[in-house]
Amino acid sequence: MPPRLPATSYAILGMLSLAPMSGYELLANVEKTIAHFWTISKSQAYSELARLEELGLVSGTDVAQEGAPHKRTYRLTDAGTAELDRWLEEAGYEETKTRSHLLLKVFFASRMRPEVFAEILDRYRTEAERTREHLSHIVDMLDGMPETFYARATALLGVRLAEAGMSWADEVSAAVPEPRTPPAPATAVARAARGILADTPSRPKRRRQRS
Amino acid sequence: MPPRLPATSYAILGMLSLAPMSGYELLANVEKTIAHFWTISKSQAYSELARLEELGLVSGTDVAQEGAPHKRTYRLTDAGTAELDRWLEEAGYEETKTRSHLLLKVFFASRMRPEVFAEILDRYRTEAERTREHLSHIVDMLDGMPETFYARATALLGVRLAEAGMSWADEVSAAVPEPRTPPAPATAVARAARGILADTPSRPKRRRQRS
DNA sequence: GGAAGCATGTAAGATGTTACATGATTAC
DNA sequence: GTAATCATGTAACATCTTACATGCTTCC
Repeated sequence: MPPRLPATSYAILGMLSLAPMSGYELLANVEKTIAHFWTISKSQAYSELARLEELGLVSGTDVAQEGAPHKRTYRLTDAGTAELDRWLEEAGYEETKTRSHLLLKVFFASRMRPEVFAEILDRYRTEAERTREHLSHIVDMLDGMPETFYARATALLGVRLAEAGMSWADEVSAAVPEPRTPPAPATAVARAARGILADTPSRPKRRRQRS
Repeated sequence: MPPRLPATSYAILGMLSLAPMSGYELLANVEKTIAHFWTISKSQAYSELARLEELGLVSGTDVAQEGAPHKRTYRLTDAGTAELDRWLEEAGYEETKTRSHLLLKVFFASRMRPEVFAEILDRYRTEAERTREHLSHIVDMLDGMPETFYARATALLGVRLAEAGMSWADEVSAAVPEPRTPPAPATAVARAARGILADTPSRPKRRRQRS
C-alpha cells in the first residue's frame, strides 16, 4: 500500500482502468472526459506516470510506431487496480474548495465602475452558457447507455451548475443598484464594512472526515 | 507597479480596503466573508502580509493590548489602494478550474459497490444543503442593504450552486442503474470505455484572455 | 484543571504551472 | 512553407498546505 496518493494519481489510475494508454493519449482523454472538473497538466501527467510506475501501480511498455514517434504505453498492474478500488471504496472524499476569481472581483466590485462590472458578469454568463452547451451535448450523447451512467452524471452536474450560474448572472445584473454619484460618505462606507464583516456568521467548521 | 500578484494578494488588499486589521483578524474576516470561494491558510496570510508590506502596498503598525498579545495591524497604503483598483478595473479574470474530488469518484463509480456510491451521493447532498442554509442566511441578512449588494451577490451564487447540487444528487440517485450482477463481459466494458473515451468531444480551448 | 480565544510565526514539503527543448510526419 | 498532430520530457518557479512552536488570558 502506497502511503497516500494525491487525487491526481487516482485520476490517472482510473483513466488507465478504462484502457491502457500513453501519457500523450492520457492527456487527450482527460480533456475529453474529466477535464471539466479535474485538469492535469502535461508535465504532471508524465511525472505522475513515472512515479506510479516506480510504485509498481502501472507498468509501461515502449511501443515503436511507423510514421509517428515511439510511445510508451502504460497499463494498470494488479497492485494498481487494487489501489484504485481501495480508493473508490472509501466513502470519504475531500471537500471541493473552489477558488473563484470571478467572485473575488465581484465581492469588491463596489470599487469598480459599473460598466466594468457589467462586462465581467456578461463574460461569465457567456462562458457558463458555452459550458452548458458543451456538456449537455455530452449528456445527450451518453443518454440511454447504462454503461456510461456515471460519466454522464459528472457532465450533468456541470450542466446544472452552469445553468445556475447563468440564472445567477441574469438575476444579479438585473438588480445592480444605482451607484452613488457623489462618493458615499465615510459613514456609509464604514456601515457597509460593518455589515459585511460583522453580521455574517463564519461558515461552519467541518468536522474531520475520515479519508 | 508590482509585476503581477497572485489573486490571494488581491483578496487581502480587498479585505484591508474594508478596514485595517491584523493577520489574525484577517483570517477571521475571510472566514466570515469570502471563504466559501476563496480560502486563505494561516501561514499564507502572515507571509502574504509580510510580502505586501515589503512591496509597499500595505503598512503595518504594532499595537499593544492589555489582556491580549500585541498585534500588528495592517492598512492599505496609497500604492496598495491603487493596485487593488487597477486589478478591479481589469475586466478579465481567470477561469475557475474546479477540482472536484466528488466527481472524480463519481466518474469511476461503476467500479464501486452501489451502497458506497449511495453513501457518497448522500453525503454530498447533505453538505450542499448545509451550505445552502448557511449562505441563504447571509443573503437574507444582507437583503435590502444596497451597500452590501456585491457581497450578497457572492453568497447568492453559492446558494444557487448548492441548490443545483442538491437537485443533481436527487436526480442521479433516483436513476442509478441496476448493477449487472454477473460481472459485465469484457465486450461491454470495452464498449463503455469506447463510449466514454471516443464519443465525447474535448472541451473547447479557450482563447487567451488578456489579464 | 482545561478548553477556547487571541496572536504570530517558521519549516518542510507537496502540488502544480509555465516555459523551454526537441523532432518526425502529414495535410493544406 | 507552415501549421497541426504525435510524442516525451526537463527546469524553474510559485503556490499552498500541514505540522510544529510558543504563550497569555478568560471562562467554565
